[in-house]
Amino acid sequence: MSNNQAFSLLCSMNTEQNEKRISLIIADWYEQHKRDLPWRQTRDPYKIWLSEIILQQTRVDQGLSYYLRFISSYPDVFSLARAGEDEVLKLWQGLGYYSRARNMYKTASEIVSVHKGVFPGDYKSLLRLKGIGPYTAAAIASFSYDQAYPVVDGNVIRVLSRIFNVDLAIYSSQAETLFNELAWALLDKENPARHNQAMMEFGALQCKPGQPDCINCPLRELCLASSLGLVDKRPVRKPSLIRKKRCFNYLCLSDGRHTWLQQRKNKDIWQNLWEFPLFETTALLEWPAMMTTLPELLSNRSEHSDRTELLSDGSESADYLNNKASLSSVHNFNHILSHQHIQARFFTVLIPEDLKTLPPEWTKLELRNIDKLAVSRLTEIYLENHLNELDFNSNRIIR
DNA sequence: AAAGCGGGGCA
DNA sequence: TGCCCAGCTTT
Repeated sequence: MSNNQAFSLLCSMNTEQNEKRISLIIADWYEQHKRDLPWRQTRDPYKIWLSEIILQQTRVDQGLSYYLRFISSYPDVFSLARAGEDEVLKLWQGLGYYSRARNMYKTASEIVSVHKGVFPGDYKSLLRLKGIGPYTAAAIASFSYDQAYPVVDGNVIRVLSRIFNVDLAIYSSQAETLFNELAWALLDKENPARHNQAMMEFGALQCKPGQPDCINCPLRELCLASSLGLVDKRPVRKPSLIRKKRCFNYLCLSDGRHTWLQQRKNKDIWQNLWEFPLFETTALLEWPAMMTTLPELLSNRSEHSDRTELLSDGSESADYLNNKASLSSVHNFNHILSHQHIQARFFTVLIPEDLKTLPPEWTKLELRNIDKLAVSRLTEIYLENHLNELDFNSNRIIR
């Protein structure tokens, strides 16, 4: 059995009979084993959509509390659209893949302004919305509108690749085509909603990635990979990508009552989230180097008049800061993303209240309002442990 | 077609 | 540690 002979095999066997058998077995299994999840209690396309966006590349266990909070804060698409992107990002904080939140907000606005608050009922129209791809469009179309489209997500791919022993590397375009064909072949067009839920639940609970429960599997005898002893070789993954190493040096300033933050605007991780002024370097900086780099940083910013007169000379500003500012603490963190390894160093620096030479793009913020802004998990962890060091009163000065 | 995009749980 | 998760967008 090689490559995409799986589909031809499926067709050459007693085809329709077999397809129906498989999906019926999975549907039966589903009725016995399904979890009670809140988005299964509704057909409201808004709630279905919200749950699907949250669950993209995210485990149910991780997304569940976010779903409940979002539904509670924004019970309908109008309330979500009325919120600002900043507010949505704040509620999304910690969930990752923040483009989902930005796209979700954009789509909510569009649903209200273009579609009068009603989600489109057909697959093609759903597909045109930001953040909705083939999977999510099929999910909404089937769960909310009973349209016969099969969902093809990580769970379904795993289930199909094992039943039909597909040895194509998943996420190749060939494999994508094959998995779509197989998913269409199995689809129960009489009950696409239950079928899709069943396929995913079966993948999540029975046909698991790590230790699939083949002993008790109702498809044991129909499963090609199981018959061939290849379950643990399916699906065939692509080689994992290399993690890029980056060094982030953060300058955490405080005058006792305020701090200064920037919003990330580049096409990079954490777009539109807030963070302390950042120096990215090839190796982490020590404090003296960080200090001497500051004037460079300050002079590189725009030629703002009220600053250049005070900072006409770089070394002068270094001295200025050196005299006025005091390093309070240094904290290091390793932060792992799926595609990056970030070494982060936070310099906590206390400055006098009358320091007026900071770059204008550093937004001054009262310390007590710092939890109003959306920050990365990395910055959140720093704040959880060391926010108190930004306060003069609860602080000892090291230097 | 391939790269880029988070964070957490688990063996 | 490496793998993988109810994927999509951009290049």
